[in-house]
Amino acid sequence: MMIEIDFNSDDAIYLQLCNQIILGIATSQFREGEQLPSVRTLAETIGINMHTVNKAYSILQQEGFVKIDRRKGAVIAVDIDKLQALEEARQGLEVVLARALCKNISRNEIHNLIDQIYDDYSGI
Amino acid sequence: MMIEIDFNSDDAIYLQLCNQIILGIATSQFREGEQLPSVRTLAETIGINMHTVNKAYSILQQEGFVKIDRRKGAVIAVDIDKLQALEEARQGLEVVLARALCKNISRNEIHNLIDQIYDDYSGI
DNA sequence: CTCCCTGTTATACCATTTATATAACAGAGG
DNA sequence: CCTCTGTTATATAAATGGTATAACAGGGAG
Repeated sequence: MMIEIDFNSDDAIYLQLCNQIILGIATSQFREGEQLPSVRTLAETIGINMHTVNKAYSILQQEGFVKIDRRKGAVIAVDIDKLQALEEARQGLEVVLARALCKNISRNEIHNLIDQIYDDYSGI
Repeated sequence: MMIEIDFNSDDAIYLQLCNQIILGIATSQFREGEQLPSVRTLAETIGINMHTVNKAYSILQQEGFVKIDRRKGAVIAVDIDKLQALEEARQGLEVVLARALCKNISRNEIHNLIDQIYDDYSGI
């Protein structure tokens, strides 16, 4: 999978890395059990520091998207805690929807966006 | 409207301020034309620095939620740029949905969350 | 006109975060 | 034994977040 970093983005590099890898999992470009590149090789290919990659991997581990094995490196392993995931989704949606509602975006327009994105991620 | 800041949050104070005020607009606790507290008085009541409030107000102005008048202060004035708002909503949703999809949250569960939040904001 | 309110601007300072740069360590595999 | 893995430890530089003062300019109210 191609990981692209926008060095002019407001978001920190390690955050972009996390989001890209999570997106990769969501779109099945990364599959359960698959190994991610080692911190050193990914840092090399992207052109950033090893510790920046390491920070991203550590966060992904803490959030339950990968497991880190000292010999194999980071391996995709999604830990499903549905209650917590639902709560986090709710909090994320609340922020987005407050802005949307202010800007007169209707409930239906949001539902349509959801369907578009889900279709896109599921690759229909 | 009651504005509450979590000083232990990971989010910066000025960001929490922005989100709370946007939430206030979405839930009609702040109405078009209404004046926000002056940077000094809001800073005083919350117990933070004036510049932190000023930063939040400036961002809200830039994002089209308030207009700032030198004599009246910050006034709720939502600028509706629907195309841009839709694009921003999409980007926000993409991040949330990628995480949700990884955690096996179904499309329907997301739609239900949307309805709950919209009902909540609309005060049904 | 004078006082007071408004946002604005400038400066300085400090703590934290972000990112980089080296280096060394320990475990496991070929 | 060598090499790969993540881990840990420092050190440094830059940017960000927050605070602290101070002064300025415009407008309203007395």
